[in-house]
Amino acid sequence: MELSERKKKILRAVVESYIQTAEPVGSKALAQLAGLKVSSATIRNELADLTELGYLEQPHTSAGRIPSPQGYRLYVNELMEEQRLSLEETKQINDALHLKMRELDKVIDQAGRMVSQLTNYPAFSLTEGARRLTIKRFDLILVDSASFIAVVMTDSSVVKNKLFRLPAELSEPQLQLLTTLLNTAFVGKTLDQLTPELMHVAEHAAGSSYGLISLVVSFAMEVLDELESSAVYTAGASHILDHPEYQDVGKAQKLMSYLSEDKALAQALALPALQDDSTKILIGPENVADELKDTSVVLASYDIGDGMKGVIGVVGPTRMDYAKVAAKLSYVADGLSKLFGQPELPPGMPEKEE
Amino acid sequence: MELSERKKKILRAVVESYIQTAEPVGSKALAQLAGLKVSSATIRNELADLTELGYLEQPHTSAGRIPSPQGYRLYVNELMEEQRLSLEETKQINDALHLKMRELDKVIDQAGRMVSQLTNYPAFSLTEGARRLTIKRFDLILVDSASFIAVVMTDSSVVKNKLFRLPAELSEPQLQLLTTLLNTAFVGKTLDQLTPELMHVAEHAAGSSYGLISLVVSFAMEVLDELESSAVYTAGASHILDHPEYQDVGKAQKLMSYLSEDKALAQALALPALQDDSTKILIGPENVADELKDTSVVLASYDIGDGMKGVIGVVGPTRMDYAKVAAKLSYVADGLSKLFGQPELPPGMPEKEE
DNA sequence: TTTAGCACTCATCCTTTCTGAGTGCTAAAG
DNA sequence: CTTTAGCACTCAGAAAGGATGAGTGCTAAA
Repeated sequence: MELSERKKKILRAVVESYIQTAEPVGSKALAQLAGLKVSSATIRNELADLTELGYLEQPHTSAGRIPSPQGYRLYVNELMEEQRLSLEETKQINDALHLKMRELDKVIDQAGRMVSQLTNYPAFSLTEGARRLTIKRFDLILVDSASFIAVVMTDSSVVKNKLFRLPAELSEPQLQLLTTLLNTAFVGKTLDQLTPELMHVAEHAAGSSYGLISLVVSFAMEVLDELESSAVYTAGASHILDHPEYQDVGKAQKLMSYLSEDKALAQALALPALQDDSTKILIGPENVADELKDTSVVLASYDIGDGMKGVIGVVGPTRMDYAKVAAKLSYVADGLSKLFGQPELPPGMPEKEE
Repeated sequence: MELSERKKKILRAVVESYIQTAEPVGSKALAQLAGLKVSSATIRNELADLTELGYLEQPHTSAGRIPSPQGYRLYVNELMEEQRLSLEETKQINDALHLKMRELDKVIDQAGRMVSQLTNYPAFSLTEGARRLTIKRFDLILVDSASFIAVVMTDSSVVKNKLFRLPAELSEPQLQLLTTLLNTAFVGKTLDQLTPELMHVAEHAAGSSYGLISLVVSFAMEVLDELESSAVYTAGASHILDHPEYQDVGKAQKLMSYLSEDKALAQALALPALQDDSTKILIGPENVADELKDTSVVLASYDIGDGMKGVIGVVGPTRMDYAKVAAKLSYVADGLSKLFGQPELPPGMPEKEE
């Protein structure tokens, strides 16, 4: 059954007032607030209906109404107005995103912090663990006769390096040989194809400097392993103390410690968000994780490039300013997607405002 | 004036009992606990003396005594017994430290998390911003005709790389030229010696591919800048909620938000710790920062190598288990120093238990 | 110097009372 | 049939009054 216009208007007023004040809303206050020219008695009747239908709840008999999860859901689906960010806000976000070196994990972490600061809720950001990666090429750079740099590049175009110091002398030709060997034997292999057997064979071919092969390949394996495992960053957990629903230290603590369990978070939250691209809102009991049953989560996903995705999200009480949070979050997520999609600046072209 | 043996014994008993229970300690309890064969009345007299002298405080007239900051100070300086870590604990620490790739920032971050988890207090770790660094060498690796990898190495032997994609074609000889140019013009220069003028000159010499010079040099500058700026990591802030002194949400919130101000933390804490190498304990009002006036901090410093240092520390209420925390912290700090001091494994020698 | 005894203090807990916001229901008005 | 005014009722939360008991300081005797 579709709700009457008036009921919707009232529901919306209840939700928005409660979001602001965190106090149950009474019929009298609504009579003024909702812009309806009816008396509080009429509103009381409507409120009774809405409660009956499950959109509102009463903390106790003589209190005003607060939205139920179902009420929030209707609000989010139909009643909420798209929030537009102020110029100042967009500028702030853009600045923060473009800052500094474009290292994946740092950017993601930074984005989470920013979102938390922007919304006053705890935030988290994570990257989906990449599927089977391989090494695309090896390079070895001789620094001096006792050290060299190994540079490996994956098929997802991530480049990592490591400096190796050695007790023994090492010549340029030796290093050349090793490089060729590495590039023949280990390129295009996934992590579990890099077997000890394979390494033995290559070590044999390497002659005297056989030990270096395993050294470099282990490094390559570490790189693959790290890239394939998903990372989770949380930020601003202390913000939950800002909100009156967490005045109870016990509650706050429970949520906080849940938030610091990276793995649980990733599991519970990555799944729903990675389904499609839009911003997802999970209200209270809609969350699968028990710890989040009276908590809401807003999620947005972004593209890291190369078909990979990440998720950025915000956690807060069900009484959350969904409109604002969703707007900010999707703006940041879009920003991230653009950032990772955008190729390196062409030479001679200094950075420019769009 | 030196305290009598008995007074010390009583003070110590008060401190240790209060650390455990967080409850003011009364004369009766002490009579049993302190292993003294005197009556509670005698103890009461002694307690009155200790209070007079400023080592103890009374929350209110009819309560037991709690240690004053001065009392904790005496305890820490003279009365506290060196705590030894259990084998299990040392093993846990060692395992956590040796895990994964040896990237400076990740290890430091990880160490902070571990300390927090180990002590149940919030922890932080930071690295002193390096002094004037320079680039020691540049290498450019051609990937394909439209992209190359820049590898830069600082005089502190940190190596960083970045992949550049270009719209224009690029040949091996061109890249060779660029490399030589970079290594002649920009090696050995500090960040502020890498002036625009210098870049103009080099760009001129580079001919057609002049844009690449500034691209790579900007990258190098980013690297230097990042290494020279100090980084702060905090972990386990939520642990403060475990302790009864922060049942008051307002208090907890204040401390938490202070802990998330990286810069303030770094300033307030790096200074005292970097003075010398021992473990430092700052009790309540001994802290310079106002926000920490009723909070204690335990600090230990470690060597990152190359003459640089970092600090790792723990924050908690003045009622803190100083003995345990100090022991764990200095063990971890030592572990970090060793970790960074230890050179790369020689080839052919697989990792081994010591 | 130590101890027993005793009156006194004061946070904490528990119960009781009071208050007021907000309700549901009824009956009259539109 | 819908809206409104009026009124009795409910109940959380604040305020106020005891009661409890741990712990003290002081005095006087051992």
